[in-house]
Amino acid sequence: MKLPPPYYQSQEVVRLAKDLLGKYLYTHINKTITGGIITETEAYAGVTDKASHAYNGRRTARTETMYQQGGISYVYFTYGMHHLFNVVTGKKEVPHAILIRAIYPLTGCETMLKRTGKQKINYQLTNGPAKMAKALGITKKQNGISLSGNLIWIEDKGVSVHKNHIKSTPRIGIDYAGEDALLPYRFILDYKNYIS
DNA sequence: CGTACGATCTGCT
DNA sequence: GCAGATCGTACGA
Repeated sequence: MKLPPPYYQSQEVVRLAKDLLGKYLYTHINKTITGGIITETEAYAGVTDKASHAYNGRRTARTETMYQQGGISYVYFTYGMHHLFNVVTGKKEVPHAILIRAIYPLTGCETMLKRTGKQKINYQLTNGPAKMAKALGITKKQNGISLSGNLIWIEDKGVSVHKNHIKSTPRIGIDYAGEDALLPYRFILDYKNYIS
């Protein structure tokens, strides 16, 4: 059920970003498991992608995580208050990553409500990358950890996603990326067809 | 050391 | 629709 390490080592980061739709993301933090079904992702395609933190081979303390072998988390802090969660993919030294932008909340919902201060359990609880990370309890403490362990992992529960239910659009909040801002690297699952 | 800005969210208009 | 929150990160002096 848990995605095996070789899954993450594929070099096809855009295909993987699409493939992660319909999988289940879980965190086990502070003795509680929280999670849900992945409904929105964005691919960041290595050193040639102007939208990526690793564009042009930029290698710093922050981006170092992306250069590791696929199958670990990349968590970073932005806008002075938000943590964003990524899945590192590809082989070592090739900085591919996939930003998980949204899940549909299913597991540990009471905990996620408490973490976010929200009242209702619905898609709005976890429908943005920073909201999702907050609900799942993800901070920089979870940067660089293995997705094959028992803290953060992704499961394939056999949900088959039909491509008619996947929408592609340009990525969000990357206007600085020039022509790469137009690439259709954002993938959205029409979750209503998959959640009972 | 100083400065500019961000893979966002919320609340108010 | 838009401004404000709020600070780590990157980079140049």
